[in-house]
Amino acid sequence: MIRGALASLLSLEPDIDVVGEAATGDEAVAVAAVTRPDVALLDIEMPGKDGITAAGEIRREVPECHVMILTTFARPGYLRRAMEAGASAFLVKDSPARELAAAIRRVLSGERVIDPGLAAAALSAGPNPLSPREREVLSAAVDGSTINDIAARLHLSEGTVRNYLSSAIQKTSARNRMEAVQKAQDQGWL
Amino acid sequence: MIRGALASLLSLEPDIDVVGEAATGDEAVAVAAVTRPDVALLDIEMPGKDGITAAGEIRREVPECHVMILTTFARPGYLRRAMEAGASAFLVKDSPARELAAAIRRVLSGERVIDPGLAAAALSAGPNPLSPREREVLSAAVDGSTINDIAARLHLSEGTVRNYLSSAIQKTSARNRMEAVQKAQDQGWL
DNA sequence: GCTTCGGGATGACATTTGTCAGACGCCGGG
DNA sequence: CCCGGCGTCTGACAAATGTCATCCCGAAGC
Repeated sequence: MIRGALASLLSLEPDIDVVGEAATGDEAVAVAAVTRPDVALLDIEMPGKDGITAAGEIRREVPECHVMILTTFARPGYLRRAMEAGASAFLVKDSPARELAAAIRRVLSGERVIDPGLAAAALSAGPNPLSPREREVLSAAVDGSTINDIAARLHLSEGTVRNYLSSAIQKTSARNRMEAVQKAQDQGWL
Repeated sequence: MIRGALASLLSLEPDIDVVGEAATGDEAVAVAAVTRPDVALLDIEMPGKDGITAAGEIRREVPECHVMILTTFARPGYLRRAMEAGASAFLVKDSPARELAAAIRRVLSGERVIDPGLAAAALSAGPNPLSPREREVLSAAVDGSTINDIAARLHLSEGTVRNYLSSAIQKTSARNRMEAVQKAQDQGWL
């Protein structure tokens, strides 16, 4: 519904044409490859492939296409990854709707559009401190699985899982698994 | 942004006037009390007061106003509570945007609009099995607080908190606190 | 009047976590 | 070539968590 509403609104702008819509990351890449638009506007949380991965693929397959990320969550790690994937803009859904069309025009003219406060947060927070394995294990813990479950799912020993979780807990300066998951998530580290 | 976009779209409909917007639950109640609209369209997750509570208050203060809930999450418990609060419609954000205006018209003509699948889920899931206190304790646990924190925050003994959590874990047929929180949340029980 | 149920508490117990200290192998940078 | 970091594992230990039985109280229902 949101996508549809935004598409309708953007269509009303005289200088903007909406050439396609997609519900998933993979679909977005496919549509972009065919329609070769000037701008792709992507959400991050999507079924299938996430928006940042999709952004990277679109940049590779359609280099002349500017990729913009529009997301609900202002997470530093998201911004960082989006930039690394070659995004031209990072917008948060709670800015006024008027700004969307304006941002698209600025991106088309070659500018990059990023919320200054969020940029500061991303820089001051530093890069993701979690090692790939720690990230993987912590991700496997988000649903409340027990250590044993995680060990089985990742083909690791229980002790190893405990160690990774322990170090993730310390790196996030959390007090237990649950807090670690929360903190990591809201930094955009997962 | 979403609210703004939907408002703009609805304004384009010849028979619909948008008479006010609000960012929080309390604000929504205040605006409704002043503008006395035919329809109030509310989200559930909002800063301040949640949309279901707001719905109840609007029904009491402006009885001729039909309240509609438009939310991201199709949680049975949400639907149930919305109905108990006197809502006339329960829409999920992933239905097409076209349907929104149609639903508003149907509500105005006295109909109730509810996704049939969700209604079935709500009925088959039965009512919230958690006692008020269990709900309270489980809610206090969502952020990963330790048992001691929760006990302090709620002025309870640690043992009592453990007991409530334990029974919440069993009622949700979860395997630990975290799973209980997740299951309860996605049933809309918190 | 008795029973049931929810709220609140205690104490005991088994399990699960979280922490630490090692150990080994691999790889990449000085 | 050696060191550090990462991945993996183990064993040991303390603390937190989950479960149970049992108790007390007050309110509601039969």
